Amino acid sequence: MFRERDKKLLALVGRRIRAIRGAQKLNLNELARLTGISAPALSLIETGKRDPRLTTLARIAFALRVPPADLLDDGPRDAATGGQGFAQGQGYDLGDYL
Amino acid sequence: MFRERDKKLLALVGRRIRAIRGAQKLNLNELARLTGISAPALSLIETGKRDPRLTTLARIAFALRVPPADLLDDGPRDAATGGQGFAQGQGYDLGDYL
DNA sequence: TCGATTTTTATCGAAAAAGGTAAGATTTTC
DNA sequence: GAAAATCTTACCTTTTTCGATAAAAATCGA
Repeated sequence: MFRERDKKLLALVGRRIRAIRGAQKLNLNELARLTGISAPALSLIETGKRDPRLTTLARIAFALRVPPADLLDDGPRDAATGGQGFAQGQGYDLGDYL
Repeated sequence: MFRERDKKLLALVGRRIRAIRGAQKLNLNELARLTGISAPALSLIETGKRDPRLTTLARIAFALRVPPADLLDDGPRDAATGGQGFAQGQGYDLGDYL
């Protein structure tokens, strides 16, 4: 179904999404409501079983208030934030997407 | 077909891909061969007319030797590189994808 | 352990991605 | 300006996403 490298990437992105969602204490239904993506679809994406479209990824990032690139990023952009490389604090610059 | 915000994002990513491809002096057929994605499909993606899957994006990034996140990044990750936020120099750390 | 919440899996229909191919349209080169 | 190279668009087929829904499984709390 997926090539090996693709599987790794999808699993990585899925884990990243789930981690961010968890940090914000959202369940799948809440994220589904925020994104317009169904909870089953989100589940498939978070578990690396689905290959989402770019705009689907962007809608998730937007709902989570994280730059889309952060969902793909392997290394943390800002080394000072620790964790999985995202800050739960204030203020990403989402201006270009709003 | 696409929502307004999606159109902007797709156009942005497409321009970014085309800029990187141009900087490496690759034509669509060459990138098609490198990625396994057909030249017409690449053309649609670069012109913002198609909503690529995550693994499609990743294959393009891989062929261009750029981290996938760089294709989505609005702001340059390293402010010192100028240009469109990518360095044509040596050595991204692609270890996690190789 | 029981019940509730949450997540996963399955199925269906519609829309869209993607490869192939071929035909136009641009752009570039001579 | 003609020829060549490059890019775009169109059509067709196959595969896959995605929403909706429902049902099964897992997780959590009392």
